[in-house]
Amino acid sequence: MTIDFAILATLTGGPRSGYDLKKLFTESESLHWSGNNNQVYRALVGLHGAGLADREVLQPFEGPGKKMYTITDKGRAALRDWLAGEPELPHLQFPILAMLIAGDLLSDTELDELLGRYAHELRMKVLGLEEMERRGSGASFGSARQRVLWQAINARALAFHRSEEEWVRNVRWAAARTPKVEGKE
Amino acid sequence: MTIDFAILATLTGGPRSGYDLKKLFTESESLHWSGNNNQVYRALVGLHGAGLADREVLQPFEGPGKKMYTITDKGRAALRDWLAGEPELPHLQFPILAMLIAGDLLSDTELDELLGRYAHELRMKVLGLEEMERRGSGASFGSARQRVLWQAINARALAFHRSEEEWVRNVRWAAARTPKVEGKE
DNA sequence: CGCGACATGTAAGCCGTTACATGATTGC
DNA sequence: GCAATCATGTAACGGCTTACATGTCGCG
Repeated sequence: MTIDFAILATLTGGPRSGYDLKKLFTESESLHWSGNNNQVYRALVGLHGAGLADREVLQPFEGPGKKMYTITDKGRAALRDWLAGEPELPHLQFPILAMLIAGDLLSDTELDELLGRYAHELRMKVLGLEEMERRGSGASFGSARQRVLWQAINARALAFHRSEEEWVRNVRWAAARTPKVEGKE
Repeated sequence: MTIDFAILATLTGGPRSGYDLKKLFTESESLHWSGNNNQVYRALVGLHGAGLADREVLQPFEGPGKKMYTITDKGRAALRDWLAGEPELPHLQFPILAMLIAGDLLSDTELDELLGRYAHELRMKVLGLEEMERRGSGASFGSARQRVLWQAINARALAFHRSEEEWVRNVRWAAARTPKVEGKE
């Protein structure tokens, strides 16, 4: 997936500046891009060049003005095409699984500590996501149905991390039941 | 995460060729790399250069020989350091969520069809993963505990896709309950 | 004899990240 | 006056993917 469609999709909710978009992608766990402004600004130049987004410059006295981007009809058409195609399956990466491949390098205690550290990081993440959910960053534009969709989007990351927590619990339990060194349980 | 550690981790299970590693990463859903040999062969050159892996060339009469890589003590030490550090949280990307941002571009029927196509792709994926599980590609080296870990690794992708299926069902239900156009339920 | 699996590599390019660079506005 | 947030950009790098390129081996 390119960031281009994610930007166009956001622009359907109204005009946005590069900064707005960057913030959205940085803060939304479910939308995943890291603190990356470069990509957003570059993409906006591209979208504008391709006629998919209009740019309106709010010129102050001097210096580079704030730029608001609006989706064009051509952009909407491109989006529609994208939405009419096959939706991509999620892309996943679980570095912890690569670590577990080498599990035999670790003693029972070391393995449990590794999984414990992982569980702790997950806990921190979940707490952060719950806090965000409580503050309700629910973008409330569009139809009632759209607000339902936003809720589903924002809820996805939290649900995922909770399921990952459960997975870790199960692995720790299973590993403890089958220790590498007998009698050290 | 670099692919380097994933390779080193795999090498703890015994010598492997570049092809073996490529196959593992291609086939294992949980380990995520696509059909990418370039990266594996490049990484192996790097690991060998850094003294983290030994290379043994099985020279045939002529042409490029098959190369088996073995992890060195230095490589094991590097792996250990990695395992002693903070495990990375999973990286996620849900293109479908970016699509849903632009949900208001679609009619109730179109939205449901989009989610239906997504559900169908997920179903296919789950069936494939279940088939793989049945054929039990469980690499059975190492301790009994290690086999438990392999099971956990292989099960992760399947569990995830099933939870994604459930998420789609919920979203479809919620969207149907809050139609964009009243009376079209 | 052809096909699929085995086996190793190269070239080019995109996508994304980190770090760097600058400046205005707002609130404490 | 200082810090945080708003706001836009550039440079360099690394990782990953796609496509290309070549050749062997075993099986039906």
